[in-house]
Amino acid sequence: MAKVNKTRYAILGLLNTGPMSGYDIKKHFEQIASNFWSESYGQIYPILKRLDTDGLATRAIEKQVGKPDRHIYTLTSKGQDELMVWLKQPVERHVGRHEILLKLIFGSAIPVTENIKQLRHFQKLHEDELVGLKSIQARMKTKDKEHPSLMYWKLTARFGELVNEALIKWSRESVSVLEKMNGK
Amino acid sequence: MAKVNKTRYAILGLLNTGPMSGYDIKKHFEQIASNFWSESYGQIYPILKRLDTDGLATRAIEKQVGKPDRHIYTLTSKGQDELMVWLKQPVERHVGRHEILLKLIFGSAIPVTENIKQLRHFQKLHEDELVGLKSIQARMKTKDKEHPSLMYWKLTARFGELVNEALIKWSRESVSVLEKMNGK
DNA sequence: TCTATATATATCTAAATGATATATATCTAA
DNA sequence: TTAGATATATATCATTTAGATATATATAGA
Repeated sequence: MAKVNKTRYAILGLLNTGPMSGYDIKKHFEQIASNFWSESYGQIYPILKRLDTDGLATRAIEKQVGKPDRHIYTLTSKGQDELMVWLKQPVERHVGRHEILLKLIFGSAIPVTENIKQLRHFQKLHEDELVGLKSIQARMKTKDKEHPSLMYWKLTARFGELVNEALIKWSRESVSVLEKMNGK
Repeated sequence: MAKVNKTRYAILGLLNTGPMSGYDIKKHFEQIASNFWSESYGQIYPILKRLDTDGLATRAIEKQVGKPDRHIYTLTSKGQDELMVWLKQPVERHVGRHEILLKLIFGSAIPVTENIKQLRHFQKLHEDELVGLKSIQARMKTKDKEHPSLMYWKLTARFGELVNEALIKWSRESVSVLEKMNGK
């Protein structure tokens, strides 16, 4: 399939929850999707302009004192329609680029102990990630208790939980395999 | 940390296993790393030229009849050194962009049944992936039995196995949660 | 007082993705 | 048999994504 600008839809999706600025959009993604999505200003600002000229959103300027003006974007019904079409489109297979595996597959070029070190570090990263997720899940049970999308938010957190658990398990297994190989 | 060209190291890693052409490099990645890495010619060919001018690889041209010449690249010891330095560098946290989660987090904009459909499709994708992995693992036990990197290859396959199992489990769970929500 | 953080828009480079161009050969199914 | 798909091989191009930096002001904390 042709190349699809996912950021465009990510932005439409957020605007569908209410009017906001590019800055707000970045903030929101950091809060609700930091474990599975990231957006950069380098994409957000040009796309917002594009949405305006394409009639998918309208722009209003909110003056502020001492701070730059806020450009508030509001989704139009045309924008809403485009979002819904995309939401229903089936996702495609996607190969994540896992740097740890790239290093490991060339692992025989360095001592086994170096690969073990690498794996332990990887394990730590995902243990930390899991801790972060638990606090997100805790916040959902209190602060976001009434949010209409709560159910969906929970599913995304559960995704992170299961994947990180799998990665931690894999790290442990791999370390033990390599230690055995190293005659330990 | 600054932006790092990972393809560059992916290529160094492959060249370390023996001299080859850009075409070979693509083929090799499809064979040994299709479940966790992908490379495009758009990156491979310019980088190979770069490796030559930087003294990390040397180029030899192999004439062929009826087919284009093969440009065979051979890693230099300088290239080997750079590879090993990178292999020992700890990996960084990386947020994979999971489109299924992006769609799901905005899921309340469409009927629950549409989200269920989406999840079932996602589950199927990963069930298929798991089947593909099994056959890779089978090949390792026969054809690649003597390969010096076999142990590392097995670890990458096991990674795919555990992650895909987690994703399938998550899909099932999520479908059942949404079906309950839908009063079914 | 200096530093870090927050507010806000904007741009730039570099890297990754996916498609296409070019040219020949072979294999396969209608 | 012939049209279409696949394989060999290099190469480039347009988009998309990532990450850093520029600019300017305000505030909170060490």
